Amino acid sequence: MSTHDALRGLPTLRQVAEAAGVSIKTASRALNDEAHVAPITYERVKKAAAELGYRPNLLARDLRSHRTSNVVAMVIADVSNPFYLAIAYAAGQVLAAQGLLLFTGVSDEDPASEARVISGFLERRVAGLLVVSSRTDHRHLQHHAESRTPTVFLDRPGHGLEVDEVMFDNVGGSRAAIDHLLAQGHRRIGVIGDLGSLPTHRERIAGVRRALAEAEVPIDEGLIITDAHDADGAEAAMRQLLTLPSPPTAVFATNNRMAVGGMRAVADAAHPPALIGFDDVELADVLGVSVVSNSPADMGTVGAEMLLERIHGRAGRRRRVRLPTELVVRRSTATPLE
Amino acid sequence: MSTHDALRGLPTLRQVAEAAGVSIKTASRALNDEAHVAPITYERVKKAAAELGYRPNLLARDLRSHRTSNVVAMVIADVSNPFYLAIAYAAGQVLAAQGLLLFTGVSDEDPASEARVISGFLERRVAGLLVVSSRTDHRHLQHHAESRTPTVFLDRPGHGLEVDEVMFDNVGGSRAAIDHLLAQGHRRIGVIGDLGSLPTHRERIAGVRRALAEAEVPIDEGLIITDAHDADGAEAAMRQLLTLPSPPTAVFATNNRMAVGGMRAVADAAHPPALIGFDDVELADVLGVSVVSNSPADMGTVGAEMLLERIHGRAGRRRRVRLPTELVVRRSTATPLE
DNA sequence: TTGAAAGCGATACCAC
DNA sequence: GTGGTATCGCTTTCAA
Repeated sequence: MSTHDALRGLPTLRQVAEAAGVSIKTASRALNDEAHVAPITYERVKKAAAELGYRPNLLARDLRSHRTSNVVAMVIADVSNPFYLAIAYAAGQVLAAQGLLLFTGVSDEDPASEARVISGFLERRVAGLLVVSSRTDHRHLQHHAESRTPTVFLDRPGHGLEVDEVMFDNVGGSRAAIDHLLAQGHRRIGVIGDLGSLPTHRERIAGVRRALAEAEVPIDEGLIITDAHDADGAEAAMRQLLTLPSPPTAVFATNNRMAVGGMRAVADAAHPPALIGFDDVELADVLGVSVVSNSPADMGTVGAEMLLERIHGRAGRRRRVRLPTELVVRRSTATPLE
Repeated sequence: MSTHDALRGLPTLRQVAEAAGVSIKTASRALNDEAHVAPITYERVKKAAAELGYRPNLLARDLRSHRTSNVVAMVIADVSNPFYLAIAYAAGQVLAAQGLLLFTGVSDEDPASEARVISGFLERRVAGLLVVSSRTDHRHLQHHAESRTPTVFLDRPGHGLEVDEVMFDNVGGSRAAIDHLLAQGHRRIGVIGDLGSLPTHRERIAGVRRALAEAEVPIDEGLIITDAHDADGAEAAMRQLLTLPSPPTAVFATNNRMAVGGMRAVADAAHPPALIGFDDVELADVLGVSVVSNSPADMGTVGAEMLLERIHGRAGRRRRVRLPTELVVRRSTATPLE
């Protein structure tokens, strides 16, 4: 990343060596705590380094060294969603325990931006990569031969790439939500969904359809709204559903953003529809809103562990892990439909 | 960051040059779109690079180049708090517009971890540094001469360092909150505060004391709880306040984590105290909770702009910016005390 | 235990 | 327009 150390005023290994009156190599050995350094020499070098305020230039080290870097990179699509940060946090904890640093970049759900961020990391030769992708095609990674860097995709699959993945049981979670609503007597069930292009969203919608089909409840396409995109969009979607001639008696929001928007829309409603979301939402407990709960922390932990194995040389085919979800029933869906 | 490109199977500039039948230098010129390259040569090099899947080794480039890196680093203390992510997001947008990448590291409110993360970035020679610090002493940065890298501290000051800072008007915001409660007739006002070591917290408490003093309302130290640390701690603190022989009629939560805990504690209360928080909280609108609102997005934007100026060579003394806050009154404090 | 020399992959300077 | 050569700061042989 930049400008000569000399220009920046930072001392180099050579200067430390000169100050200590030893060769560059000996200084290097001492500073890296390698064997075969006389105690006196060791002390002299350490002292000189401390006095000069020496900091190694990791660009030079990593360029030359065969050892693997101590940095793992993570690319996140959307930082406004606490869900992804919980993943990052957990992954960071696992990696830190192994002496690895986790650096994060944001793509803001923009494929071009994602490519830039990933390139920025790969071209700096990070040890591994965790990706929550906003792309539906990742062959560009393969073509650039970049995939030599161990990589794990989180929450969203790596299309066209032979890489490890960790995802939630989206279909199962959605089915649990819908089955619950059906059991409460609901038959007109609305759905507020995120971007139709998102694999998670598609799987969740598939779960909805399957649950309804198995219960032999006819599907009213007018009740399924997609591409709500964010909380504001979801709020509008909910209002739209409620003004229908025959509005739904229950609504399933396919992720936490959708749920937040839904809650806003029914905040002042005299007779709000039953509401259940996917993903946890902070304060959903206070508001008494049911959710299909999942553990982004587990996703981060499992993903980081899988990545570590690859970094440590694990070979073999790609692994695809599905993490379970859990139905959490609260006031918003606790009352059976009369 | 690591391992030879050759070992990784990545092609080097030399291989591209050979494939194109030109010298290394010419290949470099073409790939960097420099002037003085014959169109035919240019095409040949580009084609060779594409076929080989060439990716520049930025370690080597940045090591040699005098140009400044295109990476700015940000260190965040706590990723579980959406507040800091809003800062990061806004900063990233500003930097991206200038072609800079923002990479983020997390310290998890641990001083030692913060030092590791900052070193990891500085030793890779990032172009600039944005820091939300969890340390109360930053002289180690100065001693290590690392501070040659342009740096801006956000939300929390850089103690003992001559660096730019962007903070909120914590004192003013707190005073506005307390003045509002006083105007509503409250005299027994409780406070739920974060770690006493945090400068932001201290300023907010100072604002509380000043407002009470000016109104000549005696301060009951038993109503001021600090070190609640997180939402769970705040919840416990609120319960503690409510079980007091003479409980407060209003409570001020000094940040968003404290506010969330406070809301949880009074969720089922028949006669909850008036409640006002500092920082926005998602769904506070739905729950009707008043807040002292601020703009982490502005903080990120302003901080990034100040950093850019330093990166572009701005000299001069440190600047300390204070961003304003805004009182947002909702149901939780809308009813005057009888 | 220590050091001299080569080299990592790329850019800068200066000839041609 | 093009290419040779030195160099960036550090690690890695291999010899002393």
